[in-house]
Amino acid sequence: MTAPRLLDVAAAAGVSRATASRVLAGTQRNVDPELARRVEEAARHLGYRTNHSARALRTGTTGTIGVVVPSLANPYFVQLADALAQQVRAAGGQLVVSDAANDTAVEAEQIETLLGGRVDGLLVVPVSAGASGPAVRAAAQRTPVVLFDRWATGSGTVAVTLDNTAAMRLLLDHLEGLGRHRIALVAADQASSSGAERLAAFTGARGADATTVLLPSFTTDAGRTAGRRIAERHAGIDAVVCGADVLAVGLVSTLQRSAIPVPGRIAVTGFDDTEMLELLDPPITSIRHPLTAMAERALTLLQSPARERSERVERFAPQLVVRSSTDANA
Amino acid sequence: MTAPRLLDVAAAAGVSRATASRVLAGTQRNVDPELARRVEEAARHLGYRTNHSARALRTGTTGTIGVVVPSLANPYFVQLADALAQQVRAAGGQLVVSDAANDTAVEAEQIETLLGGRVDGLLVVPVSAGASGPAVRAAAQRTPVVLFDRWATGSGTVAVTLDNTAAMRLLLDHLEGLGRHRIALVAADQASSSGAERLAAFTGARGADATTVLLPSFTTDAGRTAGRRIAERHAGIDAVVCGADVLAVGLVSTLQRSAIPVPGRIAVTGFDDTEMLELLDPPITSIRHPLTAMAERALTLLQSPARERSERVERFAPQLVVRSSTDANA
DNA sequence: CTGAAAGCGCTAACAA
DNA sequence: TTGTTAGCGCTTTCAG
Repeated sequence: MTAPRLLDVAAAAGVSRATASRVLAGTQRNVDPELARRVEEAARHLGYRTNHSARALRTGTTGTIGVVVPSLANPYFVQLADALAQQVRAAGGQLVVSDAANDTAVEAEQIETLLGGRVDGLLVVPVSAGASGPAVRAAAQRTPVVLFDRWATGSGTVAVTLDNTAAMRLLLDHLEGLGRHRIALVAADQASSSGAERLAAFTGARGADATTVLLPSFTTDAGRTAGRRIAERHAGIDAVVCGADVLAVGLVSTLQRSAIPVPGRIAVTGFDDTEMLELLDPPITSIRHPLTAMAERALTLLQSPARERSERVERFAPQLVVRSSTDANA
Repeated sequence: MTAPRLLDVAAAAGVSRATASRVLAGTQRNVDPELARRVEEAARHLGYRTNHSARALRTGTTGTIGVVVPSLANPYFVQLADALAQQVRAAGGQLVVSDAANDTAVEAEQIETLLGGRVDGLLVVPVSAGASGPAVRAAAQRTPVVLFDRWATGSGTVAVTLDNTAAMRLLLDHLEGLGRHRIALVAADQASSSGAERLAAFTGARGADATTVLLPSFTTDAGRTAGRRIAERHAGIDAVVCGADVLAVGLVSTLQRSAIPVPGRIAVTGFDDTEMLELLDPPITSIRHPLTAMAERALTLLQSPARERSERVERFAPQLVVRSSTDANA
């Protein structure tokens, strides 16, 4: 029942631990093919697995990347984690995902846990643009850290994000092109860089007195609240831009129950292009993040020398995905 | 930039490594409070983090539990992983989640990776009742393994699952109580124990010639296919039981686009009670798994002596959650 | 109550 | 090309 060690494999193959290691770790070519065969055979026969802790301790590397996301309850972050996992696995590594429960204290704790040689690098989608900074900065002194999808001030490291301003432009141009000019924004979570940037981009384009409904969090419930508020107080609105898909889902459902047709009377757009959008009736127009390219870039930065991770924001171009929630015939 | 070690802390506090360890690992009470204070102060001052690999190598334990789920694209498994993570964290541990991409080969690979001292125990939601067995059995010889939510034959270990037969009873009784008697089942993934059990329970209750639509996988797309098939070929049906929420979502959306009112003409039920159900119009009646209790039980079994994990299936009672998709007024 | 020393399983100099 | 050996950072007997 006790797990076989490298020593057992070496003994079974009649070689030294060093040779067995060279074969099994694939670290050196210079091994007699016959011996290599015997080692591999012995390993298979004994059901040998390299002890991960021992290897990590010896080599100082774990083959594992960690990512801390604000909340897995938001399907967008599940998609994001998946894109990352894909990339990491393709490079022969492993991704471990932590959930910060939308709380900077939990976030700091999760980052702490991942430190201490558990990971070779850390990706963080910071909960807050302000409050997440210190924990990230502290981590960045111990291990390579790259921010993903959101930035945080004082983080001391680079962020790979979406160009939210360009995304907002895409949405507004699209809606205006359909003749919708009385546009409201439903925004949430101003504490996050994405929430703040989307709001800023909207008021920047439409003027500071444009209609905005501000909500605390990126949840469907918040979307419903927004729906109620718009149905009651903003009769003149003919389009609503939501700062996240989950908001749009709650909003559309509430509008429809209030007998306000979408897109008939109000066109609605989401943000993040999560998969669920296609299933709704109507499917919702949204913004797609180039997650694969962003993941690739983030992982490259993680492996680059520290000086290439100086604090700054890299922005990727968004893509508009048009669906029925902004159909023209209305 | 090089991380501080226990030795550095000990030196800074003016004690031996042993004492510093006793304080920081919290493993022994018998340390002079003054020395303990000095050690903690030094650790904080230096930003010391225990090296996880070294501790794991020395103690033979990692504080980490692994779980392999069939696919995180299915929101039910995200919820399930979350319930598990909650429990594990409450016990001071960490959960790492792996995605098997609905493929037994990937599943076996993921299980392999987690072996080799990476985890103290392994939870598996097996992709297939037949094909997943061998990989699980092999793993169970190396580390404690408990199956979760699904079982696999020849696994050699215990499974903590839902009582799918009771769940089907609940659904059918509910629908029949509403006067719906021409009930069809939309089932998927017969290779999984849950898929197979739900189908068997349905035909057991309604007869082998009851209407069933069988699909390959638990996806919304499959649900849409089912919707089309029912709209075209099964005019007499007045209720549809879906073997998973994702199926119900696709089904309802397709029925509605075919101008078949839900629940007006066809009542629909889901299975798994994922959060998205409340957002749809109409919200969908479903079966709730007692995930917290199941998670608790699974973790207890993981820590029990091996003989308590003998191959068998433990079943937990389901709960019916009624929503508008099975409203009576129709 | 504290310290000295051994050793978890592995890899990588270094020597042969 | 192969083996010997040291040691990664930590915890834990065992003495004191």
